[in-house]
Amino acid sequence: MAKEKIRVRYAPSPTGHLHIGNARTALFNYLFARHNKGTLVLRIEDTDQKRNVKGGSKSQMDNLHWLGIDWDEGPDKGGDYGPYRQSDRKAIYNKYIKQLVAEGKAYYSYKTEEELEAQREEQRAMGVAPHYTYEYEGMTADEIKETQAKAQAKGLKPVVRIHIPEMETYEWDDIVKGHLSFESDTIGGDFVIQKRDGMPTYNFAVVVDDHLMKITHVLRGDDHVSNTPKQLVVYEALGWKPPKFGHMTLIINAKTGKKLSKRDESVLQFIEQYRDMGYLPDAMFNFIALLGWSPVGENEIFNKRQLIKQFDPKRLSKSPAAFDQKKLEWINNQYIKKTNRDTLLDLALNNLQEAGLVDKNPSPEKMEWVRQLVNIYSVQMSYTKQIIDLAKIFFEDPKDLSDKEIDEIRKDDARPVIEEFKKQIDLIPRFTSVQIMKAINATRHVTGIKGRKLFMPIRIATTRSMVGPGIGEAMELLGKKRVKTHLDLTLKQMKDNGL
RNA sequence: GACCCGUUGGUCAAGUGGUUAAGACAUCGCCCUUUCACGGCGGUAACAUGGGUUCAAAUCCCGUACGGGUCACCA
Repeated sequence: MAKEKIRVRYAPSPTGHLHIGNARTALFNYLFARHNKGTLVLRIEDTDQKRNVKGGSKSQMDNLHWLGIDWDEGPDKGGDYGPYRQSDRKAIYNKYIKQLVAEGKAYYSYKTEEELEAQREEQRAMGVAPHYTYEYEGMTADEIKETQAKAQAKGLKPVVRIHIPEMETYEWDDIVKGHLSFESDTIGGDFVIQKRDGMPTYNFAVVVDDHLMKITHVLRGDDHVSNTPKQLVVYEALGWKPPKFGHMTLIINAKTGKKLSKRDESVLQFIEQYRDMGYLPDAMFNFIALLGWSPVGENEIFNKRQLIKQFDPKRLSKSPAAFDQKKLEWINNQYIKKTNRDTLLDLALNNLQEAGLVDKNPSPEKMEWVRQLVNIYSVQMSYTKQIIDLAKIFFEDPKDLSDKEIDEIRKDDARPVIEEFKKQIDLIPRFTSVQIMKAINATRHVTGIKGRKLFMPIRIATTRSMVGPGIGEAMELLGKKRVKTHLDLTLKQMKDNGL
């Protein structure tokens, strides 16, 4: 049996920036295409003119590229099955709509939106599922024509609805959810395939496009499960063979357990936001791939090539994927530690400049200083923007000490260590990390205190924190003047508090 | 409300009839480092619930509870 060439698509609507959920859909389609040496099509679904956002599709494409996702056919690349923007395919849809009307499988409907809303309201009040009821019930062909002509004369513009066959079961074997089936009477009545403005509706356009673009597998979000039977109705009416469907579970907010909604502000949901904070594209790619999918082994850090190799849609999870911020931070940190220093420097410099902590055009000395700063913090940074917080001591007045830090310098040995160290730094020839370590060593000899009792008081008194990078490097970058200021301040506070 | 779907440690997440029920994050302990961090090693800790089916159930079936999705001239 000749194996059919796999063709998948990612079909966003250009309603704004790239959302994490959409990015995931794109990513899995990408992985699936590349794994099978198939084709990935990018199609812009912009049939709702009201919701289209200017620059929306460009922003989506930019962010996909940033993530490392590319496609083989699309509005920017062309291809044999274009156009790839639904608003450019109106004539194609119209042809099939006309055909269905001519065959009696679809018809003009003159019910207004107000009438329909009233009907739904009534149905809800009676406790029935809202649905459309056939407006020409019991009429002969002539009566229907007459009714339509009357409506037309009143200036009403029709929509086109497709007939849903009665007593039929629509079913398919879902790649992720297994066998699913829906009775035709649960679909909600004859649905609109062409809107009043002449544009096709989503459920119609996807079918036409997926068929004409020879899409073999449709991998999309769970929220499309109940659209699938509608689309199967269209496939049937047009006499086409549907592709294979796979519905991935939605991403939920681990904190609330709810679907990630764009209004939910407790989680950053747009790729661009992560990009701005200094997350690395490879790390994001890795993280998103783990959202609702799991690899076979124990490892969780994979580059794109490895993910392509391993991807298997059968391992897509049936239960919702929780967006775990902590895990993302951990993954990004893993990548930060491996990334080359220049990339990191660029990102962090940008973050620092945006925060107004570093000039737009730093001097070479300042650049070198920033480079060192990024270096010493790279092991603990989850994302580069974090450097603003981590390295606060370099830019701001020293913060108050926490209780834990106070406990640490409360010990009897702390004061002599700090005082001695203060003397020692005046004895070293240059204020470099190597010399500073020598000063610490000298402090040890003079006071006879070593280990934690030696380092902690010094660390706290100079950097005003218990955690941080190597103490020598940190002080070198801080500069002698600042270090002395911090020492004096700490000593004074100790005295004031009777420590 | 109707129709679909899900429920494994604090969190994420493997596991599809027989397992000592993986792994990751977090947490705790030890080691490394004359300090912290990083890293290494180890520990604590889980099958929502009630009934079946079976020699055997986290895995199959039914009910319950909880959670989610969808019910548009949005995609």
